[in-house]
Amino acid sequence: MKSPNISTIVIAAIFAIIAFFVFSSITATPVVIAVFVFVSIFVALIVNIGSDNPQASSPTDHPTADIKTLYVGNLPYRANETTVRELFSTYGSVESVRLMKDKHTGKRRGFGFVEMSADGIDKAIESLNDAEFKERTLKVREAKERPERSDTSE
DNA sequence: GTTGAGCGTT
Repeated sequence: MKSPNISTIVIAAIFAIIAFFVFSSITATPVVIAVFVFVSIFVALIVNIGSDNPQASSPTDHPTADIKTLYVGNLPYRANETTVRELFSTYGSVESVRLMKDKHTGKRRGFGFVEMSADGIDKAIESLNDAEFKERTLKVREAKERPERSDTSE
């Protein structure tokens, strides 16, 4: 675990001082004061953990630093997501590949979207755009803004 | 099982 911050000690000290003044006007028993200080430290720890949770959720060293979406058109109908993924994996880390199909017939529409690292986007476009894939000229471009995913649950 | 410009849904 992590060591308690200065705020924890400060809060504990404040609680201890308040406890000292409060119990001094009534009955200053060392045991009672010790128990109160212990409780104060416990509360301070909880407060410290509560304020440390949102701070710990900031992964900057994750491989999923910057992901961009690529539009891939003129895809052959026999192409699978795995093939496209391997094709784009040559120029960067492919996160996900989505081959769009028709919602009515379920047939492939011949285009898809590839999500990969932004550092490989440029190289992928420069290399895979107008490239021959399965005897088809691929059209790789940066995907446009997608419409906000409207919650269909409500 | 077919077709061929294009920008998409869990």
